[in-house]
Amino acid sequence: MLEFAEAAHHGRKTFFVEVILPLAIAKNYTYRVPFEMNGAVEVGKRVVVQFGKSKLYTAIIDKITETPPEKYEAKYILEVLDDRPVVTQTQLQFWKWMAEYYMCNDGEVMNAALPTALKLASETKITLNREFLADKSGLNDREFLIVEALDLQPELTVSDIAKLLGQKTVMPILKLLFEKSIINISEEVSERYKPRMRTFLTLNPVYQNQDQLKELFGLLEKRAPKQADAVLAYMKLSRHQKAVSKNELIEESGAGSSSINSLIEKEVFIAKEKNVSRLHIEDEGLFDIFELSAQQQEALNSIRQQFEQKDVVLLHGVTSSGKTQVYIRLMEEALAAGKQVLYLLPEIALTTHVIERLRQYFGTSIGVYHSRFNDNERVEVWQKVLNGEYRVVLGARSAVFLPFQELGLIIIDEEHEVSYKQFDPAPRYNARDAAIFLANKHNGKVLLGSATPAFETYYNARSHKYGLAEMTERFGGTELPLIEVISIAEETKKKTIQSHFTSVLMLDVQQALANKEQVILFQNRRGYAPLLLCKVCAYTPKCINCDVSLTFHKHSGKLHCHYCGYKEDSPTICPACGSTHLEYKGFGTEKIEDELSLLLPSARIARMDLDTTRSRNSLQTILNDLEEKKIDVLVGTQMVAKGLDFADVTVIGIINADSMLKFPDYRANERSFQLLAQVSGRAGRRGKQGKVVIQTYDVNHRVIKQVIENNYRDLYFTEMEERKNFSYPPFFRVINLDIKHKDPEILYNQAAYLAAELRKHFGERVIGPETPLVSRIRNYYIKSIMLKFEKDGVSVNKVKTTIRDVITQFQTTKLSKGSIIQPDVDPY
DNA sequence: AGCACGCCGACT
DNA sequence: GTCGGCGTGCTC
Repeated sequence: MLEFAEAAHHGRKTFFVEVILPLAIAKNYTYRVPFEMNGAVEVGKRVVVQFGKSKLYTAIIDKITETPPEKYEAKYILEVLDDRPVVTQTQLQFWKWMAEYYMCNDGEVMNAALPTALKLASETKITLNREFLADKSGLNDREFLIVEALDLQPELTVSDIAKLLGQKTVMPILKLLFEKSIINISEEVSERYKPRMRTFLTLNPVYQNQDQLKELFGLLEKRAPKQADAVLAYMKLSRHQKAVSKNELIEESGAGSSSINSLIEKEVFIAKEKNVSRLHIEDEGLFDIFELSAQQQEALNSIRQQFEQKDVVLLHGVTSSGKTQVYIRLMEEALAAGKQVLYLLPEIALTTHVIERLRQYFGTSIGVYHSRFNDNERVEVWQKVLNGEYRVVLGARSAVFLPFQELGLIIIDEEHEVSYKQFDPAPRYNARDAAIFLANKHNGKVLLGSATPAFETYYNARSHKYGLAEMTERFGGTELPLIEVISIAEETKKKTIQSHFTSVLMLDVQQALANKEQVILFQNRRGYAPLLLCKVCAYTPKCINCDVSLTFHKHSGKLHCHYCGYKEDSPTICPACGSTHLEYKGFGTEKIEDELSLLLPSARIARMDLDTTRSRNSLQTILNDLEEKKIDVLVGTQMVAKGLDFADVTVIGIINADSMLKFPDYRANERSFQLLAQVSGRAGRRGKQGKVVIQTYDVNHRVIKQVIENNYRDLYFTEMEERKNFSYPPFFRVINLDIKHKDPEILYNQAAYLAAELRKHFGERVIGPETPLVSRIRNYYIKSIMLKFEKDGVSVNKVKTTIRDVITQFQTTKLSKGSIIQPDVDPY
């Protein structure tokens, strides 16, 4: 109280700041601002605060108040790190929304958003006390070990010591050593971001006078020829560039660093330290003028028109219909209006190729942001976006966190890609959905682009929540691939099938090879055979952890579990009955590759699946070989569908579509469709029509029919319509605690799966969450209601609640098997 | 996230 | 007994 009186006396106010700490804690904390920092605090700036007993963290100021907290004494902030905010108000609102929407803490969002180099945290360092006179007697084993280690290495962290001792609890031991004055414990903070500094030189203006210059040369030539060279080199360089750096001069003149230093000492050169960018960008300035095709122009007009009423438009364009040019036009328009543009791509598509292509149009105003950038580079991009130097940002999902000033347009290419979703640490966000919110905050527009839109996106577009523009023809007149569906059953009956290849497929493959074209064979299973079966007793080896049948891998000769990675040797006699009649059932990519090489001995065949791409560069090697046509036939799993541009692939064979049509969950049709459509879309490039051969037992399957018609409409709508008429019950009982997951979207999927399973047993009485619009789940009604088990049977109760209520209750009240969840809302 | 505190099982 | 693991609660 005295302090307040004093403050009033001095006419100074006492401020408090609420800060976001980069930790997974539920609330934000209040710190007191020392008077001398009153002028420095501002929302969005970073401050250093002590949190807990000793740790220091970088926190972001979220609010400034004058009300002192009632229940505790606030600590002081220790330092204000920034001259101007590094996080904008809009970003803070965005963070709050994300924490709310994806059910995590502000601190977790901050962690994901801010480049690590902007977050400094202290680390506890252990050093040997100088006063300690190496008298190691009287130390116990562990203490001795620690002191020994500190003799070798002057500084250790707490976790180093935990590792050293092989135990988790080390604090008590360290404390004891500290009390005996043997060690020091200190907290160290270091700034991680270091701007790259270069020394730039200018010639002392005295030497603009020719006579003075001549005199200088005369002097130098005799006594210091290297220095004369340096001055000469400077004259040469400065003719073409404004600033000459010390490094350049060293290189150009052949003079050493010492010669140049003495020139600086003699004040011939004037040195200046300057901050230079790590992001080497050359303005290529190659304004590549292009004209839109009629179809592109039409799509562009339609998008523009729809943006007048709608904030989000889906551009549904078949593979290679030339969506990029449409994006570029829209981007140019947004830039012309003085706005910034964000162009999101899945990580895998962020290749130098794409980046170069866009740089041709947007030059140095384009920034790139993705996970391969190191910390310092990320900070530089961050700052350039903040100060408006970058007008266009090309980035992977984390680019939604950049500090945009005025975002006019967000383009989300390949909008259906699952890599837009972050799964592991929280925030478990989907960059596509987050971007839509972000654009809205900036009053900007969003264009979603895809050849195979996500279910929910397409639904939103068709129900007029989003606009919709379509491009159905390939750019440059290449026709869509011809799709042929072949009945495996029929060919088996006619005995025209060889191994797993129908005569139709074989003919197309041979034809392609004869034309020096390439082929992709798609088989949605890796390994050689997905199960081993004893013909006598029907025994099948199963994983000891997961209880799924083990897949045989020929290259290792072992049985593998595809869930947990467990391996065991493949038995030659049945472990159950001793019979030798063991048979491999089913087939995977390995077997396809094997048998094809027998049928086509001269073809160069490669395989692309998890097994062949596990090591670091192997994926790139395969892609390069394909590009350079060192591969004729590529056998692969769904990896081959991932937005990669293949050179001369004209034939795509889908070995067995049935395995793709039987995904075990309720999103089956969507996934099958997308996969089939994506794989098919790869056929035919460079002006040549491709062909897709789908081998199946189920030639009339509705998904296959949809793929042939390239038609999302009916499929999506029938799926949706089937899921509408449910009624709502008053409570439900948790019967399975497996419906528990940190990720709200996964939790929802599991609930749906569980409901579907229960429905098999209890029929219509189980009503499950079934809508596939997973991205909007939080506010959807869970129509599912678990069962109340009774001795004499089952009775079903109903509830109306949202997934959010369920998760909240999972998090707050500790639910156990049999607990009853009461919804907040009145169900009737 | 760290760190302290308290409970509980397995060792000298 | 006592040490260390582990669950729980708190940090402005």
